[in-house]
Amino acid sequence: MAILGIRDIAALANVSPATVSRVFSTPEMVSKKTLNKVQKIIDEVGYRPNRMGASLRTRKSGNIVAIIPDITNPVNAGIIRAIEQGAQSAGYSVLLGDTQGLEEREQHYAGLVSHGQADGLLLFCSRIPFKTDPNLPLMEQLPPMVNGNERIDSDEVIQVAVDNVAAAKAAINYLISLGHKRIAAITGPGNIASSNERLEGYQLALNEAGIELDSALQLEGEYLVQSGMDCARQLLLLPQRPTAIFCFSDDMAIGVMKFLQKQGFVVPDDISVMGFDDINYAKFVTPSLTTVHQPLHEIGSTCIELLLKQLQGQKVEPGRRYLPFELKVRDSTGKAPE
Amino acid sequence: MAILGIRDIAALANVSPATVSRVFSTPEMVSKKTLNKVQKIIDEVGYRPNRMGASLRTRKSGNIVAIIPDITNPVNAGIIRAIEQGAQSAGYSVLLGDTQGLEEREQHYAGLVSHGQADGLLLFCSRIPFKTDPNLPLMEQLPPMVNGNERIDSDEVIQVAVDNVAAAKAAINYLISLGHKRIAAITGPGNIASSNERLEGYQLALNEAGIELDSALQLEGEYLVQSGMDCARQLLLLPQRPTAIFCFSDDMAIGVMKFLQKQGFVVPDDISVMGFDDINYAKFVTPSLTTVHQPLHEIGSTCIELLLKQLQGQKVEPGRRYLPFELKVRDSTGKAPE
DNA sequence: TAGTAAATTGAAATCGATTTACATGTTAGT
DNA sequence: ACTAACATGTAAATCGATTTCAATTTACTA
Repeated sequence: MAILGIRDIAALANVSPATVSRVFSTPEMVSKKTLNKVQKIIDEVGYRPNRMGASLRTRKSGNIVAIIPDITNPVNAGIIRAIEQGAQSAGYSVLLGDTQGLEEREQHYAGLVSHGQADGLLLFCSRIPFKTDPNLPLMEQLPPMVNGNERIDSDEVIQVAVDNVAAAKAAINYLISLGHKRIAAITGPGNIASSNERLEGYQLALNEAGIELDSALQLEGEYLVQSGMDCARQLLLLPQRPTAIFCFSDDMAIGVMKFLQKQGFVVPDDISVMGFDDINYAKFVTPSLTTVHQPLHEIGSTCIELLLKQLQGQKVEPGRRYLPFELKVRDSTGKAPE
Repeated sequence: MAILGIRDIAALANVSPATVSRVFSTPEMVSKKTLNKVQKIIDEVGYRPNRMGASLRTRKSGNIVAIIPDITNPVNAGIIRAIEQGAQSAGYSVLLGDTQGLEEREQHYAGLVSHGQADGLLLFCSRIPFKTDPNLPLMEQLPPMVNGNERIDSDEVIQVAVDNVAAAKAAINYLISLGHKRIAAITGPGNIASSNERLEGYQLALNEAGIELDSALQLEGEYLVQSGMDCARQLLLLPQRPTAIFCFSDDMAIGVMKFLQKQGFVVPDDISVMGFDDINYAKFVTPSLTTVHQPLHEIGSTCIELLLKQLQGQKVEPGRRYLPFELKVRDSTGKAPE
């Protein structure tokens, strides 16, 4: 563990600390001769500049913070992986802010930016974790930030996601095309934007097809497997059962299928089940799950790209960027029973 | 965005910067009167000390870095979540180092500690990412560090994991108790310690039961679903097929089951399948997966706890800590066919 | 070869906090 | 009333780099 500082290197190379610093940041300003001389010493002793010292002076930490509700959710994990890659190859490190959905923690991690511990923010929830003055333009009050996947209700924020309304609509249209008329929806938590958007798409599609909405067919879940099972139980108790169940997450769809199978129902012959996300396991459950594919890697890489742009001082237009979703038809959906 | 520094606060409160600093670090050294006065100003303007400035002086970044091969692996995600919680409640932030198994990236992230960007290291791979001098005691050359889940071959390192040998042995013993004699093993990558340990347990159990090892029944996978499918294909081509397949990860077991089912085999009637990890989805695939449970949360929390102890200057005994595994018998295993 | 422009280099200030060493003010004891 | 002991507060050094501005060297022109 060499504890040599820039002054030590400078002394060893018989130059000033300023020159050593320039060797790293602006080598073209240093003559070849001294460059070589200094470089040689640096390599010899394995010197790397201390980040804290540099950060203090440059006011750049080299970190970004990603605020996500739950890293064990495969959707988030897939996004984070892409973010990490993009950040790393641009020389940034990612601080992981797993919030468990708690506003308090969102604010804690957002605070890292204010404290100078991070330079920018990737936000995968529906709240802006800063106190803002509604009289001033939002953009001027926020640090470099990109909102991914979830939606914040403001077009002054840079957002990246699939078009949840259109995606849900496409899913329902597909089920309708199979002859389904009683289509249940298991939503996510009511305060989550992505869930509300998918609900909108669901209702829109049914309306356009002239199918009346039935509130008994709309159940609120929590995006988790267990709540899929719970909601499936409720749906089976209905006097008029649905012939298809559209779940706003794959996890819930997996729970629904498990419960239906336990009760002796055959998916999709008795009831069709459709998910949303296309997590890796969707292909491998039995029957394999029909679902809406979200381009996780692309969502992550677009988010980090837009954030890096801002950090490099480029202007990024606010507003939503839609990434393409894709219907993945597999074996959990089929023709409606007569 | 208030950009007030400690000097501004000091001026506003009519005290010196040192006093303001003490309000945060050693409030008991400040008289009640001034404490209140300063605290009031701090609350009013919402001042928080800049971390970079503090870190430079104290030589503590308040960050730890977690080096993991792949965050999209549910095993790692579960561990990381626990780590994040432990770190956060101790005032630390977690830098995510997803390495994709690349040594180069492991070293990059380990470097953050040397550069002062992180104070300690959580390592979930089998290599020490530092150049070390074999003549000197290892412990003195390493930063505060805990090795989790995987194994580094040195008892000078602090390690936390389940006893993979015993766990695999227990799994095989269970299969043997069901009457299986031709038990295949699908391992992880050959350079991964956990896989080798599980292989050892597998062989040990068979030996003790007087069952001869058959190298045709040992296939090397990559811990991924796809490699489970690939290996299953190979196993089915064997002149003498196994009656049970023990996979060293749940992902591979899921792949195996999927492939067997595609080929018309019934699990477990024709072939039993067993996994390792007990990821969340193990319960929900069909049939539900018999597997070895790893206490992910406890692994993560133990790792972070041991690291925090070190960071607080407490001495932590090197060596392995075993956490208890648990056999989860579900529906993918059954009596050996006659 | 002198004179000037351009390319290098260095000294010192700076980033924002912490902390040491010292100064001041207060209280208590004799 | 005087001094010792203690509580509290301050000035200034410090952490390790970057960067401004000035000084110096080099390169080139006339």
